[in-house]
Amino acid sequence: MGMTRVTRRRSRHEEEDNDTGRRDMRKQRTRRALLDAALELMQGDQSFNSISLREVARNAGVVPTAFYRHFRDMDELGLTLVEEALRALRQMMREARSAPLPASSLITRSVQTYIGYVQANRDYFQFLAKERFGGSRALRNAVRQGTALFISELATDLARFPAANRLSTEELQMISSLIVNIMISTTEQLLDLPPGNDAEVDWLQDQAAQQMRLVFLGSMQWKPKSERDKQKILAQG
Amino acid sequence: MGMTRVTRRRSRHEEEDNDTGRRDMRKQRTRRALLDAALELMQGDQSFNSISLREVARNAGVVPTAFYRHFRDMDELGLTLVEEALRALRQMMREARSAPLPASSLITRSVQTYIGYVQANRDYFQFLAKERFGGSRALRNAVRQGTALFISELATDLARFPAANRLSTEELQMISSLIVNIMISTTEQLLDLPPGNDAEVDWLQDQAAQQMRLVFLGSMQWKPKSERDKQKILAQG
DNA sequence: AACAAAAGTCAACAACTGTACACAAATAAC
DNA sequence: GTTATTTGTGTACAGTTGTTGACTTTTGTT
Repeated sequence: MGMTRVTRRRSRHEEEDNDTGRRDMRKQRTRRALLDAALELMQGDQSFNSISLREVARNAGVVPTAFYRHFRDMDELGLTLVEEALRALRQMMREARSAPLPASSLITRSVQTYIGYVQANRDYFQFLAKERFGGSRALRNAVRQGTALFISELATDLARFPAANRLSTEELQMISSLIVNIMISTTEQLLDLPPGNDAEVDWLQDQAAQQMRLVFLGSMQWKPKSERDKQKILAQG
Repeated sequence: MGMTRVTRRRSRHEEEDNDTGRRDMRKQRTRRALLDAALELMQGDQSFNSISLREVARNAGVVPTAFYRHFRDMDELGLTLVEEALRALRQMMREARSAPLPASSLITRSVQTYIGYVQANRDYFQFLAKERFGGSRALRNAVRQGTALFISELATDLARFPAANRLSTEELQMISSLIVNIMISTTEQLLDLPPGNDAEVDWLQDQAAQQMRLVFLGSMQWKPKSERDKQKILAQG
């Protein structure tokens, strides 16, 4: 026993953290390879539940049975992908929030950065767009829950504008869901474009910005439910 | 030769049209069975390209090889389904257009009838929603082309309102695409609901109507590009 | 150095897939 | 009534799928 203690190497907890075990590194590497392989396979015409476990493994340069060392089945891999995609999206929003707001052309700039982000993470968004309605109930719920959260966050952001004081929480929610609709639709159209078509992208950008401006104008004119009720009471009295 | 002419039965063109040959009837019947089988299979978690030819045949109560008597392959069946679904949708719009417009609560009523129509043709819309982004490029294009046409028709409808005179064709197009967005999003949420949930359906109806009202308000306030240009010119002069 | 665990490979299986071909029955054409 | 065409059946085949279990090799632990 004493001998073994002398010759034994430092255990994981004793050494500095930066040394990620060579084993874990390897594992993480092929895990990533599997995820990326699935994403890549979905760039074509296939939907998630039409790609096979073997296909993924093959595309990741690994034997089919190795798949099980990382995921129980394809559903688990799918959920991981949804999680990753939504996490990335939330991070983008956080960054956008912390950035200095250019109050002048706020809408145009926001749309611009969002579209840039979609283009930079094309494969993730492609996956999300497809599974938003195509996938199993589990995946679908995950995506839907994510966008619901997205809408709520946008609503609290909107609530910070002084002009939004007149509006109730429900009305803000309804407006931000409308805005998210515009973003989703724009994303889908964007993803259907061949990757280098800048002219069409500019057009999409313009279209989205215009639609949001229109929503903004509508919001300013909106008669909150409370005021309408007040009018009713006056009319009756 | 003379003999044959005496005994031969009336050819197809000589007799009245209502007598559909018993063979054609049979053929149309199993053809329909195949289409319906595919639609039914997609009610679950499956997407179109994850259901197999054999599955469809089995579900239609027919042997796999009989499939080929009606469709070259699954893609052809899929295109047929898209065609049927879009045709049904266009017909609904035509009917809605010819019906007397209740100018009072136009938006609420329109949303109501549309939602009723979706509920009545649940399987078709489920199919459309899934293939709108999930399917092969061919199916996707067919669906997208259909909705584009839908948007254009709505735009010409909107142009009939006197208040739309100020707006250019492009602006009308942009507005109607926004409205169609709302309809699509509402449809998707509706399809994700269990079929008997009336309370949630009412909520969806309200939400959609509110969003359209907001778009309407925004449109009234919209400064057409032409007017904005005029202002620019005045400022420069 | 000895041992345990983990990550990946290999071979095998039963089930399912799309499609080809020869055939049976029904129906239309003459 | 005879003949052709059409619609659907049965069998077969080669390829792919998900999953098991026993194996090698690399790595961490004592």
